[in-house]
Amino acid sequence: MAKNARNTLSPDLPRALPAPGVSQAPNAIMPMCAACEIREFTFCSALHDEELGHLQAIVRQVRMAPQQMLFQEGDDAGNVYNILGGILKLYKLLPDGRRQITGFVHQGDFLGIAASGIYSYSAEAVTEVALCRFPRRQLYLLFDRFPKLEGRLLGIATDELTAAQDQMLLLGRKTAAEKLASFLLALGHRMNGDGGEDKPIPVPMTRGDVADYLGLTVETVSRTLSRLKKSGLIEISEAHRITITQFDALQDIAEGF
Amino acid sequence: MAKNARNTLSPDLPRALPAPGVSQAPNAIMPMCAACEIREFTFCSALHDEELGHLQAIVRQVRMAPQQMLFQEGDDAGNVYNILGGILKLYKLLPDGRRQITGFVHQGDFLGIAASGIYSYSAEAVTEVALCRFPRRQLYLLFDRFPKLEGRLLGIATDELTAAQDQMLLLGRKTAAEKLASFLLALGHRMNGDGGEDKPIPVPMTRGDVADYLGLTVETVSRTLSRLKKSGLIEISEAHRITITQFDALQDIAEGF
DNA sequence: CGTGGCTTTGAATTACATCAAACCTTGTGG
DNA sequence: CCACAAGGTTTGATGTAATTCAAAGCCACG
Repeated sequence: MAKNARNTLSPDLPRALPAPGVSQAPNAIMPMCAACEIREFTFCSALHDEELGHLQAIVRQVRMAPQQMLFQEGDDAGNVYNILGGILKLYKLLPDGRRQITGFVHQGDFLGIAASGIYSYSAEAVTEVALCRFPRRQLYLLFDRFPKLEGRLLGIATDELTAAQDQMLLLGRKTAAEKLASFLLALGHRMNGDGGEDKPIPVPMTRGDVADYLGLTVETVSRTLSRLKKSGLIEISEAHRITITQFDALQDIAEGF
Repeated sequence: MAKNARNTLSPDLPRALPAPGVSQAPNAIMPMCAACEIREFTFCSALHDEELGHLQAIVRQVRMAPQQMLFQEGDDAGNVYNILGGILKLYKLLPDGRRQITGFVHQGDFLGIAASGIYSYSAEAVTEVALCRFPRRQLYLLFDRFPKLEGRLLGIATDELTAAQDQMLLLGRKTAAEKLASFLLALGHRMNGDGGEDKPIPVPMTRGDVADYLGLTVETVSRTLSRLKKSGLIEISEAHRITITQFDALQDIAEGF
């Protein structure tokens, strides 16, 4: 009955509207930064309303269908992005196809920062996605004039680094159950905000995606979720809709107690 | 005969000398930034010679013995550091003692950046260590005046993020042999520079440290190294001195071919 | 209504962990 | 200078969590 969430247009999708009456290429719309609902969550909030024109001048909005690639590992890193809505997965591959998803990015997240001029991972849409695209060189030119932009990006990078270290602990030292408990809690927090006990969590990614994020196989993910369900910690009404029914117990598992 | 590298004073240790004739607390020396040999590898190089006084005014040099803690996860993040010499390990713990080492930091590396005002990991000296300590608040005050500092830190954070993603791929998807091959190649590059075939790599950390870095056990690390040795890819003259004898073959393993 | 992809479950296998013990190195004190 | 204690390392035997192989069920879509 319920549709697969991956093919559902996310309700949180378009926030910055195109300027009315301006003809636009269908896939690259100029958004209205001043009206952007998520501005305060992004680096854009480093600029005041009256400075915003400098960002608006270089940004374009793009939309993606599920499974569409935004860029691939090895591509020239020409752009950086803010996610307006939807979810993308970032991943790296080994030559034989083994895949590690290094993160899922959500509304308000920043994406595409690259040490060299080359993306070090691939980015693919999980759901429908809308994002703001900034040409990297043009954005970096603004750093001289608005150093606060750089400061915001440093803050974002620092947060990501902390998250990456948590994920290393998870990948290197947690059991399958601990990994899934951690994942569900983090996803619940991201999708529903804090204190999301008993509110169903949309899980738009496939079991395979979850497996590749947690360093497991599809089967282990499925089995471990079934076991958590049988233990009464979670409910799985549909495969892509999971409810945490014992928040504290799940948290204890996630943290290794 | 040869001493354990862990207890050897690293030959690369002290670079920035204390001002002569100035009395100093034994454990907090004011270094001479202008004479610093590794300045160009650190964020300090964002400032010109004539601006360097602003850094010099807030920096203190500290030294550590092996196994000494620099800070612990959860401590108030009062300082950030540049490594002058020696090696530290950064790690996170689970309540039952399981440990994940998230990185080893070496000469020229930056350390202590924290999203909140709290360190999210612990830092402990592996060898003797010398570092420059900067009070975080005072350093951040300089950002307004010298935004280029922030730019350098962003670059550093970006590089670390890329490394963290590589490590996630390693932890989540590589086999024990692939993990150790990757580790040895990276360590060799760090200790000996590029093209270090046939030059012994000092491995100052214990097998336990390596295990906790790669998400393995001590025994698996030891066994896997023995196997690589028997296959003729590496030589282990002493436990803490390993030579890569077949660089290309090891690289193929490391990358999953 | 049939096809393809995703999910779940079961059975067999395996890479790595755990348990155990010997060995080696380094530092200590007699 | 030697004996020995304490860690660290290596190797062997055994156990197990997670993978692999296999197949059935489910759902969404053409």
